[in-house]
Amino acid sequence: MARRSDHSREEIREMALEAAEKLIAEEGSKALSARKLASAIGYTVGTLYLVFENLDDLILQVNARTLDRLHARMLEALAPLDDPTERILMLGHSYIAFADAHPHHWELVFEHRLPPEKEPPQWYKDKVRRMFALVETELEPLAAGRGSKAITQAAAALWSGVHGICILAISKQLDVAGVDSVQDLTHSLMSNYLKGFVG
Amino acid sequence: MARRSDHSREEIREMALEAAEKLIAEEGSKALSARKLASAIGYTVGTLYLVFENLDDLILQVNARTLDRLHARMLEALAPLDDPTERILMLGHSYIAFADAHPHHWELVFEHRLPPEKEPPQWYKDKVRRMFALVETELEPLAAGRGSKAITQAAAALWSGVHGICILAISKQLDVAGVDSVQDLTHSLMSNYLKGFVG
DNA sequence: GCACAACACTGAACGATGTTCAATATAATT
DNA sequence: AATTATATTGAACATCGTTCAGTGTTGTGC
Repeated sequence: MARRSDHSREEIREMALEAAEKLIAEEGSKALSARKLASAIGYTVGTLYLVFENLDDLILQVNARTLDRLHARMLEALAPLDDPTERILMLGHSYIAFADAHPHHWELVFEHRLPPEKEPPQWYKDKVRRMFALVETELEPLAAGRGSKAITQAAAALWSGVHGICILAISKQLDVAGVDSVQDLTHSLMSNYLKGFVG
Repeated sequence: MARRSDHSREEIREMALEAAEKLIAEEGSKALSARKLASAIGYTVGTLYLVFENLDDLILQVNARTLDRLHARMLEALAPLDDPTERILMLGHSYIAFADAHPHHWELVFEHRLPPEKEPPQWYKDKVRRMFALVETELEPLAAGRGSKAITQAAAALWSGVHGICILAISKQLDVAGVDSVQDLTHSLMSNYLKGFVG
């Protein structure tokens, strides 16, 4: 064997990420393995390690793409809305809808742990930060006169809260709690918090 | 080798669970392996499989004990308080404090996934349900006249929200968001939600 | 005190995992 | 055509969860 330049490094990288996403979407993150992934793109394990540092690195790239997609989806959902309250509620709803549509991908974003003491790279942290920033921006019109500290905290509280609902919903623990509609629950959390926050 | 009745099955079970808890607390759940665990209690792998169905089963037992400890801790924290608002805020605070004190154990409760389509046993679901129930009970005095449906939903929203903070805090993503105090954030989430909910 | 049955326990074996790297086959260059 | 450079391989290693035929220990009945 040993073909040469059938695909550039970039092409292989893209093929691998797409194959990984397909595997994860269809069978969950536990089904992802180096050999399976390699054979899915018609290469062998060794080649994967030319393109990615290791599987942790590959998963980080997959998660980055998931975060990008959610971010894009949220901006899209925001576009047609004007009312500040509607806009911020929409952030929560589109988050939940996204996680519901891609549960395995979303699980992976929060299940995946780097080896201890090894921090995610800055570019990845920025993608996470961007989510909180989105909420902060939408919160501003509703928090007239509040300091930026208060807005940061409120955004973190809202985002964390919606995130918690998300996690529990994916792992089916909200059924146990007697919740019938996850979207209603999200609405309850956000609107009541905002009522309290805005005053 | 092949000792007989040095320890009863129950004793071995207890030893294994304690050793597992020690390993998890000190090195995180990734450090847990059947061989390591077996040698920690002076037995071999085979013996573990006499006492537990498999590692998933063992982890479920560990998680059950973690849930029990948190539940007990919450009841303890509640005991000296009378004011309904104080009591419910305390639930959130003691939850966060517990997760902060035992991050690896708490991570495991939410990272661990059974094989797809395999549900956790009823006794385990009950332990989860009990947490929500605790919040519902404390919510009742604050929700005079509200239907049990509304209380259930509010409890789920509060618990999910605090849980979300918990998860993000453990995975260090709240630092990224510019949050300085997790306990303050929890207080913000709960008190603002309650302000909105109670009216 | 002895044989035997019942049981506790072992550890080699299996297939899978992530990761490495000497060997090899192909392309580019001379 | 010969040589160099490099893209790709796949066998090898340590480790994983899990199984189960075999071995050693104990309690029972004679």
